[in-house]
Amino acid sequence: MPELPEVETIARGVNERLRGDCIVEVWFSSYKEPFKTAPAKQADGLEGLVIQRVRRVGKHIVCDLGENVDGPSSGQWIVHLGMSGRLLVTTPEADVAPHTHARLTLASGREMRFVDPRRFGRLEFRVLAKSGAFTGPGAEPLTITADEFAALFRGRRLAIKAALLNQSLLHGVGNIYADESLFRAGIRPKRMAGRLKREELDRLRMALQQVLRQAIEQGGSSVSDYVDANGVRGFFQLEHRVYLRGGQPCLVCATPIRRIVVGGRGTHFCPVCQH
DNA sequence: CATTTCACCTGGTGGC
DNA sequence: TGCCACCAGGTGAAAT
Repeated sequence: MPELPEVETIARGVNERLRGDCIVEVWFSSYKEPFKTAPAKQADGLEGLVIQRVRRVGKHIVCDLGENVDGPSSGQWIVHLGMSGRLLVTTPEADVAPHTHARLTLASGREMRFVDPRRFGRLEFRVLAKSGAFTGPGAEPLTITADEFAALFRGRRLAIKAALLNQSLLHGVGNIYADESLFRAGIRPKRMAGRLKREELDRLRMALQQVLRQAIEQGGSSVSDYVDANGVRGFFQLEHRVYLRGGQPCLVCATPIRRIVVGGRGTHFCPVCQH
């Protein structure tokens, strides 16, 4: 479910509700998939620490942890939601959804739960002294400069859509916002990244930042089942102009939106508005 | 090295 | 109703 705007919305929600709370007990499911760090190690690391801040890095939710809210951090809990992951703040009495893989009991009496039917998500505990702070694989789309953005694609022979999805270049962009930003910039998804003119790359960066900011304002896109930390759906899906609109008329020129596959992902574009 | 393809999972939808 | 093919917000390993 989650790309940058959805992850940002969830991280903000969890931060607002759980900043300063202490993790007193941790439960993990017996599935092995979600654990980048062994469950027992994660539980050892997490129990007793205070949540200082919850923030987004790329598509990762990073919880900074320490002895006190304001003191130095000693560890980080890093949640990647994969395709179907949810991170929820609940009461302990709330029904436990199927595919719940983690439950963190907090001193305030609430719980943070990780639910992930497809099990593509990942949970990791980092000891700061050992691994250093998590910075993510690539550049941040919302703060990257025009020069840095242009440099990412120089000499690259892959499709611009595939390049946008490459997290080690830019992190946080996924299938929805790649298609939506390319439409808004008027660029075809299969264009070779390294052949785009500087003016086109400038347009793409502006379109991408605008669409991401607007999506964050609207709480992200709920295509099927995405909800934020409070269980509330986003509504940026109402603003989608091409994503999952194959065969439907372009909202600008009424030409049917085309669906193709680029880099193994469903890709949607207008053959008239995009060049 | 850069790029492409596919496996990893469950669940929903639509055709027959 | 059942069965099947296909699709879905992502990534990383393997192949090219």
